[in-house]
Amino acid sequence: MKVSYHHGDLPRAMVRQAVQIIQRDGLHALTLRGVGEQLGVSRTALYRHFTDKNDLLKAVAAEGFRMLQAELHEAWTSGGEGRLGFAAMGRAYIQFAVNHPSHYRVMFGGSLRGSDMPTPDPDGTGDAFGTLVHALEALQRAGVVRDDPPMQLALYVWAVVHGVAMLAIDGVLKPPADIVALTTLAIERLRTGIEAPPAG
Amino acid sequence: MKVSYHHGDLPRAMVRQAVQIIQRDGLHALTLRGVGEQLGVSRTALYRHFTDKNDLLKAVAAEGFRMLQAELHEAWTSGGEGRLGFAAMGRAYIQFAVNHPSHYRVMFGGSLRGSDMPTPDPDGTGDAFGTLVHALEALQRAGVVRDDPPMQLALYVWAVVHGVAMLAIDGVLKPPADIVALTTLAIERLRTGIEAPPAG
DNA sequence: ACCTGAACACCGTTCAAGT
DNA sequence: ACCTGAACACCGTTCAAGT
Repeated sequence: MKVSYHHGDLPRAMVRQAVQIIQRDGLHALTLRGVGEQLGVSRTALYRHFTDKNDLLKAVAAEGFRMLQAELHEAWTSGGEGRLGFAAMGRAYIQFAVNHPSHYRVMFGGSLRGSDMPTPDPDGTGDAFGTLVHALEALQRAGVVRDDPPMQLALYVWAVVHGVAMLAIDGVLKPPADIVALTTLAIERLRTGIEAPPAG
Repeated sequence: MKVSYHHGDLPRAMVRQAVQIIQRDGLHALTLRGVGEQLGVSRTALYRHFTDKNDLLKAVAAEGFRMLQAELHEAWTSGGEGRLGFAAMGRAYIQFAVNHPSHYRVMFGGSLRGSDMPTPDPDGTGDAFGTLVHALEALQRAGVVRDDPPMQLALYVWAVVHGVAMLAIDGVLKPPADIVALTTLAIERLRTGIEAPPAG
C-alpha cells in the first residue's frame, strides 16, 4: 500500500473520477486535489497526464462528443435513415443530455477555454453535426424536408434539441413526465416546422 | 481620498462592475477582490450588501430577467399582440442574449446555486415566461396557433429561442451574418411548426 | 451603519527531489 | 518515466476592530 500506484490507465481513471464528482457535487466542486485523493495518488500526479485542469475538462468533453456521435449515428441508421430515423436522432440527443448531464454541461456549459467543440463541418462524417447534415440532405432528396440550405437547417435542428436538453437538465422540467412530454412535442413540432410544403 | 467611499448606490455599482468584468474577461475571472479593487473599496465591503459571491451573481441574473421581460413585453405589444408581435418577441429574445451575453450566461449558464430562474408560472404577468404563455393563448384564440397545451407550447418556443441564443453567444456562429440568418430561419420554422392546421 | 485589515481554509500550479 | 512534498500566488469568507 505504500508503493507507487500502477494504474493500468490513470488518465482514463482521472476522467471517470472527474465525471463522477461533477455528477454528485456539481462542476464547481471538481478539484484536482479531490480527483487525486479519491484515486490514491498525489494531487500533482494529474499534471503527468494533463497540462492543467482545463485539459482534464477537455478530455471529459471529448469523451462526451464521442458517445453522443455514436448514439446519434446508431439512432439514424437503426431507424432506417428516414423520417423515423430522424425523429430517433432527436430523441437520442435529448436522452443523451438527460443520461449524461455532467458530460453535456462540460461540452456546452461554456466552462472550457479553447473548447474542443467541433465547429460545424458539413463534410465531417466522424462528428455528430456531420451526421445531422447528411441526414437532412437525405431527407431533402426524399422530398420530406424543405429545400433550405442544409447547413442552416442543421443549425436550427441543433438549436431546438439543444434548447430542450438544457431545459431538461437545468431542472426547469419535472422529470421524468415533463421531459418525455416536451421531447415528444418538440420532435413533432420540429418535423412540421421543416417539412417540405405540399407539392404544387 | 483617504476617507470612506460614499457611493450613492454601492450594491448597484458592484453589480455593474461584475457584469463588466465578466464581459471583458469571462465568468471565471470574476473575483470579489477584483470588484472591490476596481471600485476603490475593501475586498470585504461587498459582504455588507450581498451574503456571498453567489448572491452577487443572483443580482446580476435578476437584473437580466428584468431587462429581458421588459424587451419581450415591448416587442409583443408594439408588434400588435399578434403574429408579427410574436415573431418580434422571438427576435427580441435572441437579440437580448447577443447584446447582453454576460447577463444571459449568468441567467442560464448553471453557475448559480439556488437559482432565481423564475419557474414557469403561466399566470405570472410580471415574468417573461408568463408573457409568452399569454401571447400563445391569444394566438390560439385567433386560430393562428395549434391547440396544444399552452404551457407545453411555451416550453417548446422557449427551447427554440434559447437554443439559438446559446449557439449565437457560444461562438458557433460567425457574427453577425450567421446570427441574423439563423434567427430569421428559426423564427420562420418555429412559426410553421406551431401554426394551426388548415381548418377542415 | 458601514468599512477595514488580518487571518483561515481552500484552490491551481510549479519545481526540486525522490524511485 | 512517473510520482511526491513543499512552496507560491491566488481565492472566498470570517471576524475583531475602527469611525
